[in-house]
Amino acid sequence: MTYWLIKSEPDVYGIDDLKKEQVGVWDGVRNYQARNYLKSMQTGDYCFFYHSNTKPPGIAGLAKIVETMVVDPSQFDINSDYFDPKSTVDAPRWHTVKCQYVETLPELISLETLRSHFGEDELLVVKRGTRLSVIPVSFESADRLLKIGAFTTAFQPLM
DNA sequence: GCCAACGTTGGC
DNA sequence: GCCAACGTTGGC
Repeated sequence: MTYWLIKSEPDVYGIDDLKKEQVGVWDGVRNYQARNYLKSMQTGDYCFFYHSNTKPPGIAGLAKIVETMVVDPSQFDINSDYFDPKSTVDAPRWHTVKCQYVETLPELISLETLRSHFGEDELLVVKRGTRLSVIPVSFESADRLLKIGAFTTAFQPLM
């Protein structure tokens, strides 16, 4: 089991949207490094749901992977911003996951708070200039995050 | 709105 | 394969 941090702009798709849907396809990732992380996700992995490009940015809640290696449907949708003309149904370029809503934090863990607890090497999202939208989180950092935020889900973060 | 960081594109 | 130009992300 692995922990991840997944970024999204709440104006586009935030934790409230996932709560409404309960299960959502994490579509629209068009960066190979992020995609490779998505492809390595396993059912049952937890994702810290990070709100970017908002005030203040930070971790807003928690999601869980319920399906892996999902073919991102938006790559075939000519009307989508994420349409990829080089992708074919036989050889899709973009795979992703389905996430299930777990919980929303009563109080967002702001980027500022994250920076006060973690160094750049401990949690990549605090590193200036990091644009990667899917980031692995070590067990150690996940354990600390779970203590910093008011999570209600029971965890066994260290394995 | 600015701009640093950095990924991608395309000419050569 | 290099690298300049360009586009995007995302904090501030």
